[in-house]
Amino acid sequence: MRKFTANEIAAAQNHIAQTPPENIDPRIENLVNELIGRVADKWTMIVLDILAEKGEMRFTRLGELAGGISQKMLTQTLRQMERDGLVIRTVHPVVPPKVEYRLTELGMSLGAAFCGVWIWASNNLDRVEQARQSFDQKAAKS
Amino acid sequence: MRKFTANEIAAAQNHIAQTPPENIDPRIENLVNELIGRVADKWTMIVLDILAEKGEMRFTRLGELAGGISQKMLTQTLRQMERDGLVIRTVHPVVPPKVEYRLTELGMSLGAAFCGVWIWASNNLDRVEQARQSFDQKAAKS
DNA sequence: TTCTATACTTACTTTTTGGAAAGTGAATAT
DNA sequence: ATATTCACTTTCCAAAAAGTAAGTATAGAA
Repeated sequence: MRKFTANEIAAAQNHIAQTPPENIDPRIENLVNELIGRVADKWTMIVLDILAEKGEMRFTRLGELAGGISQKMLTQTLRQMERDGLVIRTVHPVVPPKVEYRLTELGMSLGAAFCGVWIWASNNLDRVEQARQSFDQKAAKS
Repeated sequence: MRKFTANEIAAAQNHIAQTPPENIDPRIENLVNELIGRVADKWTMIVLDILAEKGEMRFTRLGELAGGISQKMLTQTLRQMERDGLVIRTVHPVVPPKVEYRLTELGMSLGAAFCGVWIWASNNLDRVEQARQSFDQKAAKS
C-alpha cells in the first residue's frame, strides 16, 4: 500500500487542499532543498573548506587534514563533489598513483557562500554552549 | 607551498610527528566542526528558513511547510534548536494545546549566515544539474 | 457518550550510515 | 623475491538515524 506523507494526511484530515507556502515554484523549492541536503553534509563542508584554503591537494593529505575521515567516506564525498561539479579530479598516470583534487569555480563560490556559516559558528560557539547549559539545567530540574 | 615527492612524504611521516595544518587552536576547529555538523542538518536548515521568513508559527503548520517531516523528527529538530538557543518555544496553556515557535536573535543571525547558501543553491541549481548529467554520461561510457 | 483537536511521547521496526579491515595493481626500491 | 607506495574498492558488520503506529491529556462540541 502506498505511503502518505504527514502533509497528505494532515490535508486529508482537514478536508482541504493544502495551500502552497509561497507562490514560487515548489519544484524549485524541492530542488533547492535537495541540493542543500546534499551539500550541507559534514564532510562535504570540511573538504570544501580545506580545498578552499589550501588549494590543490592529494587524496591522502586531504584525509589527514580532514581529521578522522575514513578512506571510504573520503572517496565517497569527493566523488559526489566531483559529480556535482564542485571539484576537479586530476589523475597523473604514474606509479604509485597520484591524484589531485581542486575546487572548480562553482566549488569556490559555494565555499564563499559557506563562509558566512563558518564565521557565524566561530563567533557564536560560546553563545550556543551557554544556551545548552542553561537548557540542560532547566531540564534537570523537572 | 612547496610540494614533496611521495618518498619524501613517506619518510617524513615515519619519523616525525605530524605538524598541524594551521597554527590556530585545534580545539576551536573541532568545536566549529561539531557545531557545523549539528547545525548543517537538513531539517534544521529548513525549519530555520521557514521561521526566518514566516515568523512565529505553530507545530503542525511548521510540519506542513517543512514537507515530509515526521512528527518525531520535527519535535527532535525543534528541541535541538531550542537547546542550542536558536528558537524560543512558547506554550499557551489551553486545550487543545497551542505551542508557538520563533527564532531567537541567535537563530536569526544563523538564518542570515545561511542566506548565502540558499542564494547559491537557487542560483546554481542548473549548473549542478548539468554537471551531474555530464558526469553520469562519462561514467556510463566506461 | 463519543469525537475532535493539538502537540506531543513511546515502542518498535526498518533503513541508512559509516567504520574497519582486507584486497588490488603496477612500478620501484631493497 | 619481497616490500612499499598511493588511491582506491569491496565486504562485512555494528550503530545510528529515521519512519510508523499507537497512545496521552483535556476541554468543548455534537
